[in-house]
Parts: sequence; C-alpha cells; structure tokens
Amino acid sequence: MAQKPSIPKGTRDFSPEEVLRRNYIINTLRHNFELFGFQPIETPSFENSSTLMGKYGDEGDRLIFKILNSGDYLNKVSEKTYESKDSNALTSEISEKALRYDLTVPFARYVVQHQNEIEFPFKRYQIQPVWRADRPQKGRFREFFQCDADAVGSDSLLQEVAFVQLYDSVFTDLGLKGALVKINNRKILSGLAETIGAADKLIDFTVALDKLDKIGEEGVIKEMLAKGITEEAIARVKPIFNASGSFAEKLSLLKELLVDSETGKQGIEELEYINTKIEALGLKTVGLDLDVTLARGLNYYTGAIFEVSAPEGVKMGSIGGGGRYDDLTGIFGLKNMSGVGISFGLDRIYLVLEELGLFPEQAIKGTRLLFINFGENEALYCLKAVQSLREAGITAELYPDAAKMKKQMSHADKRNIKFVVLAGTQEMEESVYTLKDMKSGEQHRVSIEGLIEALS
RNA sequence: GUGGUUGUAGCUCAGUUGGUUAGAGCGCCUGAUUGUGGUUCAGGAGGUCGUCGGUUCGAGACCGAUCUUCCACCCCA
Repeated sequence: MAQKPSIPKGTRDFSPEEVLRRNYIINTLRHNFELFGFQPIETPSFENSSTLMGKYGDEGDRLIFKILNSGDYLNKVSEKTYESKDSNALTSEISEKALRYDLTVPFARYVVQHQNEIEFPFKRYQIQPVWRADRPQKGRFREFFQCDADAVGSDSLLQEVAFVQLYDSVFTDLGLKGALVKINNRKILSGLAETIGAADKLIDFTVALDKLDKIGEEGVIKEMLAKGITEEAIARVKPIFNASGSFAEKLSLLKELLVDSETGKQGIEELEYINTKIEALGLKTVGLDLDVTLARGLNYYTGAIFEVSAPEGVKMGSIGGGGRYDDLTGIFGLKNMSGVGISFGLDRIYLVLEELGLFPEQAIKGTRLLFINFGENEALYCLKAVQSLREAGITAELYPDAAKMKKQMSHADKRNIKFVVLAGTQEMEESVYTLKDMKSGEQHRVSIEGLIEALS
C-alpha cells in the first residue's frame, strides 16, 4: 500500500469552507485596521537567527524553529563543538536562520532597518503566520496566524484609547457580544512589588498573580511563598485578590495601596486617563474592565497591558492581547521609540464564532448556479449564459463533462449549489433556459435576462 | 521540555481471558431511474489493525521503541 500521507504535528489543512470563514474574519480585521489608519506591511517567514534568539527568554529560544544551513553543514562544525555534544553551541554553528516566532520582533527589526523611510508615528498592521515548536493542544498550534496592529513613535495614551476602540469596532462588526477588554498597567504591578518589598521578584510576583483565576487565591499564595515572597508582603496585596466593583472603585483601592510608590501612581494615572476618555466616547459592544491580576508573560511590556476574554459561557481563553513597550527597538539600536500594539487570535476567534453560530451565510457562499452539460453544442449555448451571469457578478459554472444527469445533479447537491440550469435542444430552439431551484424543486423556463434577474 | 492519553475501512467507532476468513453505522461506486439531486430499495468495492521490533504454536489484543491524537504542566495566541 502507498504510504499514508500526513502533516506535521500542530499544523492543519483548511477546507474551502474553513478558508472562506477565516477570510471573513481576516477581511473584517483588515477593514477595521485600515479604517483606523494602520498600514499593512509584510516581513519574511524566516529571519536571521540573531534577530530572534534571546528576544523571548530561554523558554522562547527553545520554541523557535531553526532552519538547517544548506550544504555540508556538519563538516564546518568545529571539532570542539562537535565533541562537546552541546546542543546550543552546535545549533548556532549549523543554523543561522529561523522561522518567525511572532510579528512584533520582526516589526521592531523593520522599524529600525527602515527608520529613515518611515514617517512617525507609524501605525502598521500585519496578518501572517508564525511558528512555534510548542507541544500542541486545543486552540494551540505550531503554525498559526497572528493579526497584529502596532503604533510606534508616540507616547500619547490616546493610542491606547484607540486600541480599545479598535477592539470594540472589530467585535461589533463580527457580531460578537460579551467580549471583555481587560486592562492593567505594568507600572501598577511594579508599584505593588515595590510596595511590598519584592521589587526584585517582580516577574515571579506577576506570574503568580496572573494565575489567580486559574488556581485561586490559595494557589497564588502558595506559589508566591514558594518563590520567596514573605507572608507579610502577601498580606499587604491580598485586597487585590478579590477586588470588585467598577473601574473607578478598583482604582481607588489601588490608590490606597500604592500611595508610596511613584511608579504605581503613574500607572494609576494612565489607567484613569484611558478610562475617562473611553467613558466619554462610549463603547458599542465590548466592555472595558480593570484587572489587576492581568500580567501577561511578555517581558517587554512597560505600560498598559491588554487582554480580551471570550464571552462568558464559551470555553476559550483570551482571544486577543497586547500592550505598550517603551523600548522594543532598543535591542536593535534605536532608542526612545515607544510602541503600543494589540493582537487578535484568529484561530480562537474562529472557534468562538463557530460555537456561537455567528458566521453570516452570505460571507461563506460559493457557486450559486450550475449548468448541466448535455454535450458540445449545449455546452457552448450554456457558456454564453455563464459569461453574462459572471459579468453581472453572479458566480456560475458549467459542469465540465457531459456526464450522466444523476451525477451532475448530485454534484450540485453536494456542493450546496442553490440553482441548476438545464438547457438541451428544446431550450436552445426557444432561446430559453430551464432554471431549477434545488431546495424547492420548482423549475421554469426563462431568458438570459430572466436568469440574471432571478439570481440578483 | 515533564507527566498522562489515543491510534482498527474515506469518517465515527465495536472487536470477550491471546485462537479459523477482523465487523457496524455513515460515506463512496453500480443499478431500480436514457432530461432531474436529496428520500427509499437491491447489490458492490474498500483494512499490512499507526510503524518497527519482541514474547508466543498462534498477536488487532501482551511487552519495548518510535510517530501521531488529545489533556495537564511550563509557556503562550
């Protein structure tokens, strides 16, 4: 037997229906990105390893797909490296290119490389696949699309405000109600760590805090203790574990806690500014909420942190996220370039829309009209009508072979084509077409104009 | 990367303590029906039981390795 074909772990094929649905989401995103003044760019699917390595932490480096050098790469490895069997050392000698891990670092590289051509502030969007050598599970793949919008070269908090509006606009267009934009600020997290005397354990502190909704208060406390944060310190931040109420109420709780922290107070001011503006402008679909426990993993966020959660009742994690990073381009030598950006999780939005039945039928329709093929002469007669229909913007096609009627009709049925036309010698003599509605089974004879009218 | 889980027809799955020729439903093909699809009826094709190795007189079943599926952790969209 022939070898059973397969695709690599964590990758997927997409059927026509799936591609149409994905395109519907992508088109909605693209439309809104452009509406907000973002410009499209694209970057290569693989970069020099040096561009990517070390930007995502040790864990990230492990998850980057490396591309093997061409030629007799092993022959060029130094004896010392070869004999040491040190994977990391060997990797850098046999691989100098790697698949894109996200869109943010390539964007930073792009900005630095093209800084003299770019007009700042620069707002770009980018919708491309990225790759991670992760172990896949539900909603997590080794190849997936990121849909990013970032703005660099402006410190203004109005950018943050615009991103909240962008989320609102996109989810309004997609008809997805109940999504919640959660916002926090890295400075508040720093302030909290500072206030409790754990400034040196900021990362451990935030990682533990981020798990609150997953492992609960006890779990978080346990993890913090394990990381060496004292009981007194934990007791001081305990009020935020079950902070509730309005945005303003949570802010006032933070104000009390962070009264001695300059950094913390600055974070509060920023959140207050964003919230005030959003309240004045109003949101159509999404909600905006302050979530003090929001502490997304990426180390480079310095200000606002965003995360969008799916509507309640849908078993899905975040469907988007982002934040402000003050010095992303610094690693490539361009200082003082603040950026802020968000990302939409295409695959997860797809799963949510599917679960809630929110894909509009018109967005995913295929061919609407199939002409049955009775032979050479009849086919030509049909193609004339096909041509006219296509000129009128109606998707129509002729079955390519004069196959059995049953086969052709069944083909239309399986492809979910709503109408078929039967045109044989009788119809040709009278210059008409027999149009059949596949759902009702009704059929009648009409002219070309009649066809166009019926399908319009 | 750690721990667990899964793999039998195109798809979803049965398959008894290891014992002839491995089954079902759906789908597919042919016919009933030479200008009418879906429904119905009759017939038919399709399997190296993920792969490699081991135990055994005998393996779909037991053991090992490997790949794959899904889940939890780590991390993340």
